[in-house]
Amino acid sequence: MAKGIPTREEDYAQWYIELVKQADLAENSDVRGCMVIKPYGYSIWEKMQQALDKMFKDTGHVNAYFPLFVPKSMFEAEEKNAEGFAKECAIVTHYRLKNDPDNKGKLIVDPNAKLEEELVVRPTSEAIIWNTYKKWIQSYRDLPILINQWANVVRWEMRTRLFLRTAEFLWQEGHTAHATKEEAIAETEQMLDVYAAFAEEFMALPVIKGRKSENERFPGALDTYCIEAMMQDGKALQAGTSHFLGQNFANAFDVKFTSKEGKLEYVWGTSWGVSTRLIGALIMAHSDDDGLILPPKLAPIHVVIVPIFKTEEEFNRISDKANEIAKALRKQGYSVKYDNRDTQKPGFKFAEWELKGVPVRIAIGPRDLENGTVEVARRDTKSKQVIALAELEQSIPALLDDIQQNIYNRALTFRTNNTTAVNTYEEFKKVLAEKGGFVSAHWDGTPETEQKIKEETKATIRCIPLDAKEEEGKCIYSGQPSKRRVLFAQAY
RNA sequence: CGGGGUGUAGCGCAGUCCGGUAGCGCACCUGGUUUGGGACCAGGGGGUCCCAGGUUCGAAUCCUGGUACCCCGACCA
Repeated sequence: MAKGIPTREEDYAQWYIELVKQADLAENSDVRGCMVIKPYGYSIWEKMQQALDKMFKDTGHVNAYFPLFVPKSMFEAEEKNAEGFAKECAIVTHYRLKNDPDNKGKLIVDPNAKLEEELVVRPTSEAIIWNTYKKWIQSYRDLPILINQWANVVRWEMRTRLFLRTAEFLWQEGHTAHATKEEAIAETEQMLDVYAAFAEEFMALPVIKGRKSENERFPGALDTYCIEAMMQDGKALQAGTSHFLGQNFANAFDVKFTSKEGKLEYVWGTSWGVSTRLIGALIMAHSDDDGLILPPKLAPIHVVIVPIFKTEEEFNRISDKANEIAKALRKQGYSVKYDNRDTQKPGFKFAEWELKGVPVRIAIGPRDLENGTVEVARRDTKSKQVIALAELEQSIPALLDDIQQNIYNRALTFRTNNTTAVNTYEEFKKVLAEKGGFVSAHWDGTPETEQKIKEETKATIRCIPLDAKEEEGKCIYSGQPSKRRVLFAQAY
């Protein structure tokens, strides 16, 4: 067990917080609710960005940047959206400070510098972007617009948790405009698929694709699609959303185009996003009581090499070998760290790199030099084997692939074992209380029923799975007829 | 927004009840011995005790006010 970190069994929430700090991913800043993302944590975000950005580009999107500030009148144009975010907005009301006449060396807000109109610090960018799209779109020839933005947003959350919910967070938000409803829906679904593929292939995180119920829908959207993942405590985490906005924002911002047929029509829209919250998901889905377990495809360091030596002469010989190995692996495209610090002992380094979730560790000592071998340890299973130097260039890629696959399988098995289908409300409550996880059940489709169930069990409808098969059933709460099962869970 | 907690060395904390030279562990620095799973010994450096005011000969400690952050809930990506 890692020093200073409770086990998941003892205190899952605390385990998570401590792990984030001890693994050097992030820390709380002195600004309420805002975190400092440290280099190691940020490099995971960079890996995510690289992979996602490529997927966005491959599906025809381009990047752009829109202002951080949104004038209040612009923000409130789409009423539902504005109302949905109103209670968590930071507002800029002044543009200047001045010396405090009563308190030397201190500053006060200059009352003469009050803004004519308040600026909302964006909690999301639909308003400013649709306000801009209005100027860009006249004809069907201007469509579609397929733009993504990498940005920070601010949501003044009551309670924050590192990565999972912070007052300011980093994300990407795609905002697209289309000539037809069908095309916009296809885009919404395409991006959901992109997110699901990213989660599964890169994060090794199995997800359920589905639609949100009315209660959980994005304010201003006609339909919200999402991917839902299960954490190791059985709680659900929304890992990405893709919204079909219909013509709501086009209406609000008067964005019209002339169709091929010469008719004036409102533009159809979508928006979709994932955030640094994914780092939280990554941690909570895979890691163990010894620290992080990172999927090789997102690990900032794939392989760490730890030398074991007594004398300087030994150290030099081992370093030669280690550098040789590092060079060869780098040539294959891997990120390799040779931990040549002579200030820490091997045991310390082993524990530290395990804490940081480096997928593969290679140890080289005098024994190995003699035998032409190295010791290779994998982080996911903590197993070790001695491998001949000559085989290393073949076995490391295979090992990394295997780790990626193994942690995916592990997460999938966990989810499968913690997903329960129930047919009565009694069973439903029992499963939630005793086992947790996802509960698949029939629901009558009304917000009232969902609300009641939430009040009584804290579980919400995470999604209506896209692949839910049609079956006749009765709502576990109201007994009304239902055509398919939906997924309930307690959520982050 | 409700409840709870905490601000003392870089980090984690004790000391506060009962006022009297500011301490412990880790980390850091120096030297030595160590190095195949979180080393050991010796020596050393480091503090506006969250802020402001008050009581007192004397305040980390008592009183008043403020402030910041954290944790648990409700709300939310």
